[in-house]
Amino acid sequence: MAPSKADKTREFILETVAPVFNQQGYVATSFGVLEKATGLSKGAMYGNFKNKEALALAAFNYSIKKIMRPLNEKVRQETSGLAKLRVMVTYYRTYYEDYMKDAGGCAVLNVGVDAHYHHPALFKRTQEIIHKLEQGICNMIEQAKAEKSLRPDLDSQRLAKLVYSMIEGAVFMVSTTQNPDYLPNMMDHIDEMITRDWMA
Amino acid sequence: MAPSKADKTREFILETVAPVFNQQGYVATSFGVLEKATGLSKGAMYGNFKNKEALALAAFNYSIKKIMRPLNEKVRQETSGLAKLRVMVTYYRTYYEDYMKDAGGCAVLNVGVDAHYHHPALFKRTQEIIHKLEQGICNMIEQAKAEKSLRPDLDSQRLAKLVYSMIEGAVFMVSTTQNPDYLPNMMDHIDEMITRDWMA
DNA sequence: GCATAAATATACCAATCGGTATATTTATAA
DNA sequence: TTATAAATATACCGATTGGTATATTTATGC
Repeated sequence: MAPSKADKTREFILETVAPVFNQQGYVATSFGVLEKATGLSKGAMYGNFKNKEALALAAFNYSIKKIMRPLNEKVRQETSGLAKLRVMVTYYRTYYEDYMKDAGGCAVLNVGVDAHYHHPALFKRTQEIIHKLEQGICNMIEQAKAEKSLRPDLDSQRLAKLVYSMIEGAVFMVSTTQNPDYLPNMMDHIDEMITRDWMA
Repeated sequence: MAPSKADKTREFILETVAPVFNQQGYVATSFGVLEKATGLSKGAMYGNFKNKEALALAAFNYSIKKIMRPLNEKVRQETSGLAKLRVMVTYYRTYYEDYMKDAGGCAVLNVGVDAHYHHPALFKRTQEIIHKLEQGICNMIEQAKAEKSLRPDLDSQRLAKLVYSMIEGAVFMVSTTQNPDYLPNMMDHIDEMITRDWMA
């Protein structure tokens, strides 16, 4: 069936509102700023979402889809575990210009910090996303170990946690210092670490 | 001169209010929650601080002093650059239990994310703190290079940025996943990196 | 094109926001 | 103790908050 008017409005609201929530945070994003950002009335938004809480959650999921989809696509195009790892690192190398810039920063970082004491469901969802991304890295390492391209004694879980922490750390530094170099520098380090310490 | 009543109140307000701002963020921390937290009236707070903006800035500086002072002391007790580096890594190894827990998280991380679009002066102050911490690491590396304990060809600036990103990345992951292991794991990695890749 | 329903805008609610002016309490110095 | 000043509490301000009820507009099926 063709998308209804409301379906299109719902989509428009999400794409407009997601970067605002991402930048301003849940509490600071009032319906006033959302009305100004979308040009729509509060009534339109309440017609499409139950309340502010649900809208913020939907906006976060929208933001996450926008960064996870291209990453997953690029990873799935590779066959070997090592190649998947490398392509993920390459993805984050230009993460700022490609995704953060227009989205108002990294949703995982911003919402992870912001939602903690304000929106339990949103915070829990952030934890799920982090776990998913981390597990993805873990699986790549495991696959590469099975393919004998990485050393068999590596602690995949621990290294996945390490790598994802490094990525988010660089993301935070890019956000806060406004210096985009942190990401490519960190990705260089991860690439070197894989080559020098992980490879069989 | 003995501290006046207001001096003591000012100190009490800061120590009480700092973790609240740290947890809730600038916008979400209303005078209502501050009144409940301190048991003091709005009048008492406006008597000691110009406005909410100044109070939040003072509270951040209070939080920062609480984490910077012991770090600086420990570092200054060491004489060699390498020992200073090691003691800093040790400091962050138990950073969660020792500092984040009671302070409502890491002020650098939380305020760095929160103040970005809400409190320009506070955001700028966070940038200054980050620069100071990063430069501290850089100086340790430079000193260790001069003392011939680290390789002379190391890019101190770049590595300092890398290390501080790793620390904040682990801090974020501890905060968000509520799993304290990220910090000691990351510190293990940094220690290993120093030993295996940096030492002369 | 017309009737109906869906979608959006407007008007309003009590509660809370940051901030101020004033009243009251508490500390200080003689 | 008393007068005075310093410090804190209370009462209030207009503006804004999330949310709702209703009015108005817009799309849809005949």
